[in-house]
Order: sequence, then structure tokens, then C-alpha cells
Amino acid sequence: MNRIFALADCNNFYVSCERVFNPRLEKKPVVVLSNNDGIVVSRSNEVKSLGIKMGVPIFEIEDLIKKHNIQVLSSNYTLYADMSNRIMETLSMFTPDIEVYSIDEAFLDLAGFKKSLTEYGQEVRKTVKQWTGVPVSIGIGKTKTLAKIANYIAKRSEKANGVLDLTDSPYMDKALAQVPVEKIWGIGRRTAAKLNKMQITTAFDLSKIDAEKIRDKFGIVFARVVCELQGICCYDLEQNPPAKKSISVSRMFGEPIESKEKLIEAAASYTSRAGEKLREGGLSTGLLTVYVATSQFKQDTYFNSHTVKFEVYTNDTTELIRAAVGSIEKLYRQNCQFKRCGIILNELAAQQQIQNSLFDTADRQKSKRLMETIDKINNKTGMPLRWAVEGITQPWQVKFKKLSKRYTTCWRELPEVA
DNA sequence: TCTGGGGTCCTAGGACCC
DNA sequence: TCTGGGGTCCTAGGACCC
Repeated sequence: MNRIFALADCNNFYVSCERVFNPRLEKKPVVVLSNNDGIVVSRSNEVKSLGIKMGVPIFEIEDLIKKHNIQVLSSNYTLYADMSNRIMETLSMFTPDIEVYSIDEAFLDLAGFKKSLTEYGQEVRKTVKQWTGVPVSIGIGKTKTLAKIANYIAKRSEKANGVLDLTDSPYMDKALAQVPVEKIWGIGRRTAAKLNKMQITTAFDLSKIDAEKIRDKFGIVFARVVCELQGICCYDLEQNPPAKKSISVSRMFGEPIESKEKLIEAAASYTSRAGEKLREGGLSTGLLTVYVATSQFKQDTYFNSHTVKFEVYTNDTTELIRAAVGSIEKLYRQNCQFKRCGIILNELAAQQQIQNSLFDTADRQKSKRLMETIDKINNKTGMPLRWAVEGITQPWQVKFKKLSKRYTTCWRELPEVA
């Protein structure tokens, strides 16, 4: 059966969320920054047209910020996650066949819809804007990759007005010719550079290639991209997201750390968060990896990791922290300016499927009750319990200097109307 | 001085076995 | 002392996504 995919993608998502609750930001240049207010992760159209690229460090654009009075905000992840949920709920009203692809994107299956897809897209767009305040663009195509392409153009073309349908379009070739290879879904910087050397610069050029012929040189993922551009569907809608394979928690420190004690604090704190994520998903882990690193932009970089295997799968934070602290003892180096630490949990399994060991000495029932109690307390109060080993002063904590309020998830921070 | 975080999949190469 | 090949499993690293 023929498929028709629509991709609904929010415009400048983080910036748009901020504008919903602070209309003074409308029509002004706005950027949202990453953790530690490090790099630019979301830009308004005004900022894009100033030539400021995604991912540039903030200190490199200080002059432009002053000159154009760019409004600068820290990331407010709580707000964005809540807005995302509202948008996805709104989209689900239009079809039950929806795949939430990322915080600001969803694929909808529109196969079998009789009326004009463009009109339908406009209706979706209007509704999301009305109900949530966030502008979305909609691209429609016979494969996910073509829907992405349509979306790319819908965002940029004035004529499209936010919606472009490329199913059976007489303008298909023209549309593909507008899209540089590096903007195609699945083609990154490396592959784009290789293609450019071969005089393949647009999606149109790429769609004319024989996928089988270059499969050996470029791999199967690439071959699929080419097929999808040709209208051959390789990726279906995924409505039931596959089980997670890894959980990770990592941060750059607010300031570099030299002492082992502080490094242990940070590692314990991230591990505690990883444990919460495990239990939220009803999972346990068999493998914990800790890594530490100095700044990648300084000389004499040091990166190292250590992995611990658990005899019995666990989601007990005390056990996880013990493993993480032991790893730091092995990884620590003196006179080293640590700038980052991360915890990765692999070999995840649902709690029910766990094999017990004959020689297990831990009281698993007691541990389970303890974790449940701690999670319950933490979910109820705004002041989460902490393990002593996480420290008190925590100088490594991430910095957010320009944070907006949690308008939608915290009673004390509701927007006020004067 | 200041440079994010959380994921997935694929591939090449090594270890090991028969 | 000489000398094979095929299969599987695991891991590290690369590339990509948002």
C-alpha cells in the first residue's frame, strides 16, 4: 500500500516556546543557549538572517549581540518538554497514526485521506498555533525523507505558507534541486563533503544515482537515503518506540575540577539521576560506564573511561554509585583540569526479566522498597533527597544565568497578566 | 575567560573456536 | 617447522540525528 507521510516540525522550537510566554520577544532577534550558556541551540529567523550559525559559542558573537540587541536566554527544558507534550497531543487529534520523532517533530500517516492534503496541512498548522501558540511547518511526501525535504522548503518558501505537499507533484525535480545534499535527512557533514567532490551537490543530483552501485562504498544507510529520495519507502511509521538500549547522563562542569572529591561528587550526582531514569522506565542495568575528560579545546587533553559489570542487574542507586565512585578512583589523575564527566548505562532489561544469582548476597526486596520510597518523596516535593556523597556546595553545577520561568509546570512561576 | 546533551545504527577489526 | 579458512561474537569508533 502507498504511504503518505506528513512531517510536522515546529519552527525555531525553543525560541517559539519562549515567545509564547513573553510576546515582547516577537519580531526581535532571539537565541536560546545550551547548558552552561555555552553555545547557540535555537535561533529566531531574525538571528538566522544575521548569519549566526547553529552551535556557535556565545562568546564568539558578543559583538553581534550588542549591535543588534539580540535577546539571549538559557535553555528552559522543563518548559519545552511540557510544550512539546501539548503539541503532540494536539497533533494526535488529527490522526491516531502518529510517530513522535523528537521534542519538536512528529510524523503523521495521511494515507487514505481524500481531501486536499495541502488544505489539511493548513488546518493542522492553524490548530497547533491556536491551541499552543507555537508555529509549525508541514511537509508531505511519499517517504519520510521526502516529507523532510518538503518541510525544509515549506519553512523557507513564502508561497508555501508553511505547508508543502510533494506527493505526485509536478514540481518534484525543482523542489529536490533546491535542497543542498548536506540538508538531506541522513546525510551529515562527512558524507556531504565526499558527495560535493563527486559533483553531487543537491538532492536532485543524489536522486539520480543508482543506489546499488555505491552501496559498497557508502554503506547501507546511505543507499536507503537514495531510495527514499526516489520515492521507495524504506522507513515506516514507528508508533511503538523500541525499547531503550542505553541511558546516559553527562554534563560539562560549571567550572573545571581538580580535586578527586569534587569529581566523585559530580559522578555520584549524575549516577543518581541515571538511576532515576532507569526506574522511571521500569528498567535495570548490567553495565555502567564512567568517563571523565578535560576540555577538548585545551592542550594535553585527557579522556578515559571505566566500565563495571554487575553480577545481578540492578537499579539500586547505592549500588550504582558505589560502582561509579570505584571507577573514578581508577580514572582520576592529579593536576588535571576536569571539565566533563558522564555516566552511561548499557545492557538494560525490564525488571521482570532479571535473572537472580545463586550467590547474590544483597537484600533485593529491601532495596526495592527504599528506591520506591525515595522516588516517591522526590516526585512529590520540589526539594529532592540527595546522597551525602553528592556534596553540598557543588561548584561543578551547570550554570543558567538567563533562565525564563517554568510558566506551565510550577504554580509559583505562572505568567501574570497586569 | 568563555565551546551542549542524549541517543541510534553501522562497520571494521580483533579474539576465539573449530 | 611448516601451514587454512570460515564463522561468530564483541568492542571501539565513526557518522548521523535532534
